Amino acid sequence: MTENRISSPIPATAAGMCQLPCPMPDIVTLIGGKWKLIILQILIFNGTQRFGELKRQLDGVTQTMLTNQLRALERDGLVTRQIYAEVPPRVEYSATPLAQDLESVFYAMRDWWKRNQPPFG
Amino acid sequence: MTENRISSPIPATAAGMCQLPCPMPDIVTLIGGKWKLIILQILIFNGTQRFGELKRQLDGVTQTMLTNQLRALERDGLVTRQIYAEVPPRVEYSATPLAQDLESVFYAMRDWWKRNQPPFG
DNA sequence: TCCATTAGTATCAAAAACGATACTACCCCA
DNA sequence: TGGGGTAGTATCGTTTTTGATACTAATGGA
Repeated sequence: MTENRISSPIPATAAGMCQLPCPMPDIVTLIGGKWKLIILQILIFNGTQRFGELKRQLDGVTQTMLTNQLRALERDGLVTRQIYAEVPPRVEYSATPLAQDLESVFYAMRDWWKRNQPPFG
Repeated sequence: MTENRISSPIPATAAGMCQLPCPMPDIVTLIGGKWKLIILQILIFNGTQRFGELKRQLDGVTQTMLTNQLRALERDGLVTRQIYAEVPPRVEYSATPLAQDLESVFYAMRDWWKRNQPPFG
């Protein structure tokens, strides 16, 4: 089994001495960027997806970019990659428990959006 | 008073047809990037700050960068800018109610971090 | 007179993010 | 024989983000 806990080499952040909720720089490193949150949301709420399936839902992402982002997410323990020895090739991506645990963050964002975005609340 | 509600011109996102929590591309546009979440966290949890005060807490940000990010946040209704006609000049930045309302997102992130990051949980 | 202070702006450079295109391998199928 | 389908990689170029540096205005104080 893979070790899905966060192991940051740099504990202290710029806001280390005050009572702020959490080390944002570390979090931004993990899930920041244009695609990661979108990818994670799909994997968490729509379940396992294969590469092309994911790409079709991403609207504008290039193959290279999607590969890069998935590799980074895999490296950070947020996504697993399952290769099937088939032809044509089949690779499936899933959210790890660590990523699944981000569910409440997405719900908090959804609630914020619903409260403040009248046309779609 | 300013209108602090989100007014996105593009309602539909790539994941419009499924039951995903919220339109991540729009949210990433608002609070994505290297600095915005860090700035917002400070303003929300530590209160109003003047420019230099903020800069000192940011660790590595340049003056230009901080100005840009604050301008963007102001434009999107997440931050207000209060200028005092003094010498030397004094400008104070505050989180708007719209930004304050993001509090639960930060708490969700903190909880996630605490659950999954043993050395600091 | 000159320096310190604060919050900038303007400009240029570097780095990172992002995108387009072309290429591979494999097997099936017509 | 040649195309389709999948999941890539490799390369290059562009665009965006980020950083470094120098500059401004205004006033008080040494």
